[in-house]
Amino acid sequence: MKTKNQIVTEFRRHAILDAARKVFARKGFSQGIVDDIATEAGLAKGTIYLYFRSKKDIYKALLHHDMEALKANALERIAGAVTLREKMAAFALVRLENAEANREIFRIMDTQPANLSFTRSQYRDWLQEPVLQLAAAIEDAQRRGEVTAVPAEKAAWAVSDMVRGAIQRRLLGQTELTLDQEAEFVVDLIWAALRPHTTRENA
Amino acid sequence: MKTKNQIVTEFRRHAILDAARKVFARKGFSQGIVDDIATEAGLAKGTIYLYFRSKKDIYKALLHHDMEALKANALERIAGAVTLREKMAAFALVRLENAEANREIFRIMDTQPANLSFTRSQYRDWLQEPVLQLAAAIEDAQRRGEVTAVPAEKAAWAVSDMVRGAIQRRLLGQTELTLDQEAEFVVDLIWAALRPHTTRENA
DNA sequence: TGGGTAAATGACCATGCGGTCATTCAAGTA
DNA sequence: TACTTGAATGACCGCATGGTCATTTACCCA
Repeated sequence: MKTKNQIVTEFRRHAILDAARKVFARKGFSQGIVDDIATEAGLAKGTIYLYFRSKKDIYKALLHHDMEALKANALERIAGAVTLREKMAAFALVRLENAEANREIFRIMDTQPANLSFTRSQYRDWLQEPVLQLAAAIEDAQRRGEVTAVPAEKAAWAVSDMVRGAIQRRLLGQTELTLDQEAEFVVDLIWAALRPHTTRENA
Repeated sequence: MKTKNQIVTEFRRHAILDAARKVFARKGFSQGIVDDIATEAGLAKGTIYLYFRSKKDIYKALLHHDMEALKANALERIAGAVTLREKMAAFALVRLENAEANREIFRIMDTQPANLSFTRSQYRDWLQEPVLQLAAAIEDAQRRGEVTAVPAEKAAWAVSDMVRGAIQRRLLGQTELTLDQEAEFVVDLIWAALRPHTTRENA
């Protein structure tokens, strides 16, 4: 069982991460000041260092925490869908929804210099698994002859790329479309590309 | 005619931008130190400030310069292509080539916090024009009935997104494909999506 | 060649910020 | 209520770095 200490520690760490999320999302890593995080969390700066070794540490913990959550969410939703088309829609939607609900995190990810080294690979990690899951689903469908035999993984990444673009344009400002419409467009497009060319103008 | 002064000034500014490009690409904006830029350029720090007001100024000038060049390049190549398919291929290729030739700049763009405010909008600017040009070409083709009537601008952005993804995966490391193959995949995919569904299993 | 001007230099300053630690505070206990 | 313990605090330190400016260097012209 957890000691009281552990509970308090967990609570503090959580509070600090919440504060850090806001600050980093607003200012990025370099400009996101530890003092600000402390203030945001209602703590003194010294306290922060009782729970994290360093600023970088906070950052790592934050990203790890949030990405794991997002990844799990995505995998689950995709697995829950049945047909390939539904899986693709689930993939697109879950990412759009997460982006909407966690603008802060997405802004961080868009914001973070690659040379803190850990970011990129982490980002890839969390993104990669759902994409590969989708790729596997595409391969299945190909085996069943439901879709054409394009490289499955590349196709899955294409979906991912389009969704990412949609998210970015959304975060950037104006767009009138609902999330569903956004996802629908992507799925329609990729689906049109993958459907077998029964297309033969013969008799 | 240019005075000697102007020529020297131009030369120095160029040298400084070249140095800054390397430094920023390596370290990002915050960690890219003016002293490093000076050293890289073979100048003393003070000299830098004879040619630029501030570090931020250097950054702005650098991005502006390089993006204008890339944009002009892209627009030209697209305009030079004839058919829609060729235009799309040109769009994809020119970006892939530029990414390859200017890894530094692309790394900067991927690296730079959004909240220096100028970046994002500049990035959008340089990207937007070629994309809109492509969208216009799609609309033309639609008018001629060559492709289906999906929203042209969104389709153009989809191409852009896929290319961007390909570039990123390239920069990130392993990929065996040539640039042409990379472009081909994207074009094939979007083309398959846009081709009219002559698809009717009728006689 | 000498003198005058502009360019280049780099030591120096001011600021901002990550991280520390002596001190304070508060909760639990007897 | 008095004492103990460890959590919380924030003043402080040191360093990194953007920007300045008095001094030096290089160039040009008479």
